Amino acid sequence: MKAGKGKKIDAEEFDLEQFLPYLLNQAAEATSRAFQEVYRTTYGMTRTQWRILANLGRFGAMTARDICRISHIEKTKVSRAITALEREDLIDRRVSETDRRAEILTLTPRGEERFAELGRKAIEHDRQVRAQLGAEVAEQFAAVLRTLIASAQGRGEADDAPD
Amino acid sequence: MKAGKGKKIDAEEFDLEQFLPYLLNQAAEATSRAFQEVYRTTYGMTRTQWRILANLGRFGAMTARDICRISHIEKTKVSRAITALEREDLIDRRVSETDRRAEILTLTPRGEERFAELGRKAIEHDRQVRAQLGAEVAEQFAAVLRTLIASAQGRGEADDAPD
DNA sequence: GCCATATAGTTGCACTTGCAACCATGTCAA
DNA sequence: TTGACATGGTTGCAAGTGCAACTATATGGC
Repeated sequence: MKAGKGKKIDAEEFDLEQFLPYLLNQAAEATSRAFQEVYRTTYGMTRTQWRILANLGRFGAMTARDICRISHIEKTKVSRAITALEREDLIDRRVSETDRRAEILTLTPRGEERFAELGRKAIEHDRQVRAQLGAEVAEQFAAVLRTLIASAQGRGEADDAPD
Repeated sequence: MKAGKGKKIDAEEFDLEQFLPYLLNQAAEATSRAFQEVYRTTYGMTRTQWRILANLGRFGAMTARDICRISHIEKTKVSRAITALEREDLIDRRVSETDRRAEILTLTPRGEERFAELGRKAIEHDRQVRAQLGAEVAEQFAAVLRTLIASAQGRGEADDAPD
């Protein structure tokens, strides 16, 4: 059999379907897909746009930079999503008076409305997932996820989830 | 306060950081990031390419269609990844004799070598993640992930994880 | 004030992606 | 056999994306 510098890998040893990163990705994608339908097909929004809307709805006015820090999304992605959200009249931007480089973002009434709409559906979606797992399991599960996120952030990068 | 057709959402009720899909995405991304470095910066491979390599290494010769079915990756993505892998002389394709539409894919010696190399590192990476969680927690965690994946697949779509 | 350096945000570019449309082959039924 | 439909795989196109380079403003030392 062929061997490079290392030993050949055993098929039993290498079980792709057991790999946590692999499972994690599949699960994340599967779970997001469902909800993506809501904002995507109903409103033509991207994940980034939805996330920004959610952050502004949840935490109130803030700058693009704040959003980057909080949600670990690339700043160019944020910039373009903001442009799109503004074009749709969902957010307002006004130059900060204390720092004229920065722009304060707020939801417009229309933005509030959409946030309320999507937020309710997000809560509902989350409830369904939790219900499926059972409350206790869901909580443990969430705890593990937080562990993984925290440890990665501690180690170095953190960052974004794709669309 | 502004209200659309639905009630306004309570900031406490809408806690983005508690949402399972959100946590799941962050965790998945964080966990993959680390390993992505290996195949990406060392070999310039994409996630799809690595996954195809892994599947061929694990299960042996198969068609692009099989890979789609097994790993739930979009067929165009598979098609292009295969083209790239072939250009790098990592896989061979030959037309199936029983169905001349299909192409049987196999790893070249060079492909085997790279699979061995990356496979070893993947196992190592998985071990680290599991070690961090503890064996028992890791197993329960994996079980939950499988539940989520299965339920999504049953419900309708399944599909892919992004790069 | 003036310069060097840092930061908020945008833009150009090259690349990846998903979708629909497409080509070639296979299948099944009359 | 032939025609209608299904299937494996590729390609054109219109997004979305990351990165590096850029503009404009801010800040701190001199």
